[in-house]
Amino acid sequence: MKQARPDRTQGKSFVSAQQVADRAGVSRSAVSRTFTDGASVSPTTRKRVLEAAEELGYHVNHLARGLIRDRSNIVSLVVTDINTPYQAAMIEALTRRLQAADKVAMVINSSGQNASVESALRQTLHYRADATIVLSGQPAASLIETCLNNGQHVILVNRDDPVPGPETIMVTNRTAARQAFDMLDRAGCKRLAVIASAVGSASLSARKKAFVAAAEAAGVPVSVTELGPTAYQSGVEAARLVLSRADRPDGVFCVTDLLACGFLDAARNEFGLTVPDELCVVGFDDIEQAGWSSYELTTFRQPIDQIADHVVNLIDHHTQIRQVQEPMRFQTQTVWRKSVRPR
Amino acid sequence: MKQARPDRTQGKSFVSAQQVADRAGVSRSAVSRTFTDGASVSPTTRKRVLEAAEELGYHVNHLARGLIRDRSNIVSLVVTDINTPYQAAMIEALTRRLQAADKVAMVINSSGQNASVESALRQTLHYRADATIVLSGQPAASLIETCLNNGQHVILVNRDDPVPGPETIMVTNRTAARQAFDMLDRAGCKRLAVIASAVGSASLSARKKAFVAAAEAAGVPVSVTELGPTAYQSGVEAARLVLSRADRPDGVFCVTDLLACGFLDAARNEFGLTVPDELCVVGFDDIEQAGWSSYELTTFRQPIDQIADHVVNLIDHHTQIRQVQEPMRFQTQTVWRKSVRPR
DNA sequence: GCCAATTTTGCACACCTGTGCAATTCCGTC
DNA sequence: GACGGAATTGCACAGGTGTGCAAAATTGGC
Repeated sequence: MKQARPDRTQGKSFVSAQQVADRAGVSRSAVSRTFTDGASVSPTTRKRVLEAAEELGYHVNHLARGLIRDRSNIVSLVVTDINTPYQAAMIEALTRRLQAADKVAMVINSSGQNASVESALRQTLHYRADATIVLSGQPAASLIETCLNNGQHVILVNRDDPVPGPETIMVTNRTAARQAFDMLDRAGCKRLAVIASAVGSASLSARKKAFVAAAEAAGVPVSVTELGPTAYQSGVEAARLVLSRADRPDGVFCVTDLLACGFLDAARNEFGLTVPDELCVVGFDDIEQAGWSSYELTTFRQPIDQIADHVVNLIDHHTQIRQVQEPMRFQTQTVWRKSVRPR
Repeated sequence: MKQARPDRTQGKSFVSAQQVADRAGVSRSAVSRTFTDGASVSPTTRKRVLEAAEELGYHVNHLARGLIRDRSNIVSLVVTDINTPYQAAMIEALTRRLQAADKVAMVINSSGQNASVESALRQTLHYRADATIVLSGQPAASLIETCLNNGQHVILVNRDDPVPGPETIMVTNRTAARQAFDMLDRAGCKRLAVIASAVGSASLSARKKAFVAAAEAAGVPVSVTELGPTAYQSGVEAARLVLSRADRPDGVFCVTDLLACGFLDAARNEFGLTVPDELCVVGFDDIEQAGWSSYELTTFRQPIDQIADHVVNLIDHHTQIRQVQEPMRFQTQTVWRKSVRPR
């Protein structure tokens, strides 16, 4: 059934709708309508067109289609630290759903120099993306403002910019952080510590603050450590710093699982501590590694699937309003494993 | 300096070059040439155009540009298991370099149903991508054939399809696998095992076969275990299976670090074995977790940066030849850590 | 100031598609 | 077979850009 296509070794360009029309003996409009949902074509011509298209290897040029319609069906994902388990999982969930909705994801790596980020983000506008999804705290708010000014539909995930326009999706950071305190408190921890990072986003900052507030309200001493990027190595270094103190903590809340993994490894392998007997650790995100048997980390799961579902829903049903919107908040799910003593 | 743009709340479409031309008092061609590299514009008009563009918030429409030129500056990355450390690192490296080359990455998630993969892969053709980079063994060869038939520039990474057309990039799998045997042999291991997966790609298969061949050539007994996908959990299950045997192996080669992490965890936490004294383990890829202090995995690093560099080079200098091409092979780098006894 | 050589500019066409509108065809009914 | 209504089809325009070509403007030299 599969027919060899006329070879394109001559550098001949792609097949156009006109060529299909000629071959099928119909007008170009008929070809266009055949590939347009809800357009009126008789079954006869539709069949002829499809056959001709198959023989010639025709594919609708989405560049031209996007030019005519207002929507390009491209969605930009702006993300830093792609090779971080949490972000990678987010990209996986989003690309899968976008494809199911006949859209396609354009990934913009916003790590690195701010200048290159800006030029990359401009691609969002260049390609007339249907929406821009910002997954990380990295790109400056001014760049987002640029997108908004150009009528871009911007969706912020786990950010907290009080600018008018973008829709915002968050997680119940404060509730979870308070619960983290409760868990450690009930486990009998007397000296608490929270491990964050130097470049943390608003989301991480909210977790940190809520934990500290809860501890102080309960009169439990708590120390705050923030160094390096939000990465495994930062957790290791934080552990070295914090655990070598005379009054080292016996309960630790790491605002990210990645930090928690580093902290746990250093605590066990460098300080010889046993978890959860001598030290309790709580993480955040529930990345895959948190479930690995070397960690068995008690943590809070971000409902990535729900978030991704909601994001693509937002893209479809979009009404342009430029006012500060109340963020949509998803509840985290507590995942009890073995890094905290059961009550 | 930054000027507020005329508000677009009326749903007004994007700014076009014509509007910029009107405002700058020049022809539309002048605007087009201003934003085209190597075009002839006088400094005076260039300046006027840039000012008008800034004021109006003009952005070249890459859909229209791609329509005129043959190249859309979009590069498709076809990848399964995005939230796997190795693939995520690859995406990070590629997106970074593509952006530096003024291109943009379109990520196509080829996990899941084959039908949806096919429709997603079609996007590559719809958007007239400059090239398609296939990062995983998942999509069927027939889909790649479709891309090739449509004149797509296809680059295969760590695949081994003997079809004419695509350029192929590989890693010295066999050399590394043989070296893995040498490492275990010199460490004094007497009973070897290789852990692969049921859905392995050609690359993984090559590692497995080369290791087995080396072992058999040296007269050392070796068992092969292949179950489940290429994931942590498969490593755990393989360990449960293999280590509960009476003559359990004392030297194991996992064709992937992810498998090795699972194997190590199960070996230590479920069987109480000490590494590397009672068991030596070698992995492949050098994912980030291999360096975490719970694993300290001896492994082979894939030169991801070099591969990514080479890929974008291939995209730029592309001569269309439809013949089977010798794969470009990159050498892995041996990373000695602590999961194998030093000689 | 004049002329030739070079640079710059504008016009018009091309790229490929979607769609409103009017003309045509089709179908069922009398 | 005629006729009314519905479905289908083709025409022509629009969408935003790049670029060859000829006209215009600029530059340099004398």
